[in-house]
Amino acid sequence: MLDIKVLRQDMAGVREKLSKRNEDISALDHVEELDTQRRELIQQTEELKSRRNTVSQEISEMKKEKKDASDVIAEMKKVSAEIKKLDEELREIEEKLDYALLTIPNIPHEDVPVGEDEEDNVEIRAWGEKPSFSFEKKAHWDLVTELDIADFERASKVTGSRFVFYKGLGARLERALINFMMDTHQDRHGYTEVLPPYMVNRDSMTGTGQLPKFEEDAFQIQEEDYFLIPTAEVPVTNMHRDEILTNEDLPKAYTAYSACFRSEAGSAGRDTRGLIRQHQFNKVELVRFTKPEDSYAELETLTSHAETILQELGLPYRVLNMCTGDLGFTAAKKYDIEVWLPSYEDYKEISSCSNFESFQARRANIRFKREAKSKTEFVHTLNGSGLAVGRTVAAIIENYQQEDGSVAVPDVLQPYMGGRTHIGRD
RNA sequence: GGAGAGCUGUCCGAGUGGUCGAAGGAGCACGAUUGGAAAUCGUGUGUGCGGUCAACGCCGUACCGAGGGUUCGAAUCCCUCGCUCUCCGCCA
Repeated sequence: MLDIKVLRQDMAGVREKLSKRNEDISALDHVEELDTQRRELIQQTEELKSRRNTVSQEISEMKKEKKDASDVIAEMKKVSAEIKKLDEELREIEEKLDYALLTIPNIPHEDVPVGEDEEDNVEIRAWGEKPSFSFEKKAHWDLVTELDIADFERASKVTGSRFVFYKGLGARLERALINFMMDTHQDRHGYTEVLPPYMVNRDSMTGTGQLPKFEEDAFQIQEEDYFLIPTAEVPVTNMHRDEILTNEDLPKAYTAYSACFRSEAGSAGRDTRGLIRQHQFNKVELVRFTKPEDSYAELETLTSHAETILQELGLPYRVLNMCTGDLGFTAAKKYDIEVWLPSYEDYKEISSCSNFESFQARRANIRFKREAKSKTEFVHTLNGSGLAVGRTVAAIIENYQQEDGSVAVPDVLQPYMGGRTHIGRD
């Protein structure tokens, strides 16, 4: 959510910046008028309330002195009715204004390259050697089926399409990766481990920006008005919703493993094979709460933490600075990390690291005070995948495949795999 | 799922219709005292919104779990919901 005061002061400037995004910003059109109406109504209603408070006091005095107050009471009755009417109007205006503000995307940071779509994202760096195979390489969906470490058919029988059973060393690999990632972030990168709820309420989804615009992307528990989390970002960021943190609290850094649930509405036909796009997948998430002046340095730090995992696993990747057209709704700046997938002969997103500045903090009302008597300020929030586990499995399977159909286990994972060096070799 | 109790400021806790943003205490901050500290004393100590100001600030308004209602006036009375605790049931 943007600051209404900024919109008041520089509507044209904000409109200019937002127009470079690939987002609907028509809500901007109504903001000025609604804001003006709102302030006029507030002044009217507060003036009446002030009067009512004064006169109510006088009525109290009169009653004590046994004077007749019926005339004044009758008059106040009208005033109260008027207040009620104006308050109702105000409530409607504020509802519209809030909705408009909640549907306006974040302002891109000045470092963000201007561009239309994913073609215009800018590669910042690339790491690692892409493997070359002296044999015919296979896609991970064929390898996992041949190795009998994942079962897509039975998952679609039991649930539906875009679900999977991991089996045997496949399940073990998934679990090993989760543990390796969590251990690394907690022990080496200084994050506090959190295991969050997998369902959240509507306020939480609104706080991080999934709602109100993207309700169709989420799975909903209708009876409770709960949502299955699309990422641990939602519960973890909302942990501090409606809180005022102290100077010493910041920065806060959490890492959380969770299953993630996405309806993938609008993605029909994309990545239909394999582990790349599932309705349920595992992810290790990094979340940071920082002071405004630190957030861009912390974005670099957070991104490097995600990169560490890929480097330790020996998976080639590149880092992209996402352009204005591909930034998404909530981010002010975003790096995507893409891992090399031999079957795609291309890089595929495996992590997305964003600085939201105060966009989420304003929605979720997460503030801090520099000193006891300082004014409250909004914190900056950041998050990134560290990493998407299913896609990491796919990348390992494909990049580490051997001529005999087995898959080598990266060195750092072997302790987590009971010392095994290969999947598919006895 | 059933029955009961509760939800007040950073914390504890008083307050059952008007003078209550809210007693009292603790904590915290600043000041006094001290060689220094403890103790003591004094002062201060929430948030949002609107207006005003160059600014410190000032004025108004709202907030006692959330939302509605009654009333000239609600922390206080009524209704709905949420959460916490206790007991019963069920359950991993």
